[in-house]
Amino acid sequence: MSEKQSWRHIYTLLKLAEMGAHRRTAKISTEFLARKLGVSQQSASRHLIELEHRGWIKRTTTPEGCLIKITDAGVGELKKLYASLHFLMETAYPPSITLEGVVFTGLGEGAYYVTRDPYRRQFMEKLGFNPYPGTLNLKLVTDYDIKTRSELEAYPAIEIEGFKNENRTFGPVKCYPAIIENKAKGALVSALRSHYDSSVIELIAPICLRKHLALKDGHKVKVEVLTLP
Amino acid sequence: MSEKQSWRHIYTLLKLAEMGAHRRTAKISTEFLARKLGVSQQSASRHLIELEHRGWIKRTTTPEGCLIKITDAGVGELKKLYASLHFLMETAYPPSITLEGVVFTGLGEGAYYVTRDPYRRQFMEKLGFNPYPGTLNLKLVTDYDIKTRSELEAYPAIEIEGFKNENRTFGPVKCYPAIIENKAKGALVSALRSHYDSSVIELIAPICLRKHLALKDGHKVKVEVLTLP
DNA sequence: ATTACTACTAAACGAGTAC
DNA sequence: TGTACTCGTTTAGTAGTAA
Repeated sequence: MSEKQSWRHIYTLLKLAEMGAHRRTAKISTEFLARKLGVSQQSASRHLIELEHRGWIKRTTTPEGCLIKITDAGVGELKKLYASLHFLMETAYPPSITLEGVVFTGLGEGAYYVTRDPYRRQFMEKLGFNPYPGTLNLKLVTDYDIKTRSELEAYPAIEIEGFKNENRTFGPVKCYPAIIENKAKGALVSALRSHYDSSVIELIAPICLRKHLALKDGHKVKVEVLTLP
Repeated sequence: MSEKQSWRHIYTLLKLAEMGAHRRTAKISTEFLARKLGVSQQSASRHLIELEHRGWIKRTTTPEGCLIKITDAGVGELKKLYASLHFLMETAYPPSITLEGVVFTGLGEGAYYVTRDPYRRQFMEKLGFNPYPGTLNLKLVTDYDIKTRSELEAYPAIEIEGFKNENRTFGPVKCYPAIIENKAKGALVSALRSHYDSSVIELIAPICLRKHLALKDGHKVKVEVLTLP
């Protein structure tokens, strides 16, 4: 699907399928196909030759027209396209949301909260990793990012339950799996506490993001937040 | 989808949708889009401009990238594509089968059978027209057409029930709605009687096909048989 | 960093036509 | 009728670069 120039060919394949060529050998003249494609007869002819070279159709030319059958490979291409459209159309939430923010040093409390055992166990169970003791704080700067971050609240999240010990209460936390700088897997954690406003996000990961991504205060960091289906 | 050059634009639209732009305003740089499309940054930029002119996206350019939202019209295009693929993938039978045969004059019995009232009433009820009293007979000549015609038997048909009067029994008949010469609506009727072998098809229509299509014996006629979902 | 213009190159297209 | 070749034209794509 990503091969060079393959899109025009997939379109032709789609039209051939609409004539039944994905199920049976269909007799289709290049002139007829050309009208369906909105191109000239010559181009239709060329397209068929190219499709055959790709192995997407089997073709026999007869004096009365072409006998054309889409191969399994060709049907596979249509199925790939169908699958990606199906995913887009039938999924209520977008596959990912990208946020961008600037690294800053927080109060250092992240480490304390993240390492509370009831939280930590749920992180391991529900996110699949044992978080590094500390959070990476990002300040969102553009209106777009702040708006997007607030929209994120409406999306389904992984819920980490609150708890209380002898001293105090620890509130519930929402997590969104995320990819940081297209490299590290981690999660955006929300409402861990309310020290920061909505223009700040906190990230956890199994590794120390600052160290592994060589981040310093003021660096711009891209976060791809994965929303759940 | 049939507009000139729109296919390339639909591909770009699909990639934008994969980045979530069909649900929310997404920040996408032309450079990033270009890599996803497999084209240059300049081309991606042009594609976005063209998509905006088509009214398929809403676009705001900022120094940090483009904010892109696919419009309802754009989503509509993706839905059209999805619908046609859905139909192809989830339907067991092809949308239509094309047969070609040569006109010949039969024994003239078609008129007798077609006008038997129990048949005629069912034609009107199930096909939606009152058949002209007579059938157009076509002789299939190529192996392809004969093979295709026999495959047709396996497809679901409109069933016309048989009946008997005081003299004799009239057997059940199978009908397939059809378009003759890309012009006239009618139906292919099968097993009306067994005088002819499988290399012959009989057509009925609300009009006299011979007259309206100016057909004479020996003329080649194209029939598009519509199969049922 | 970005976007997107201009000038140029490569690819797709279609008219004419051979078979 | 068909398909499909050559070849001149049109269109899409890229490089360089300004803003």
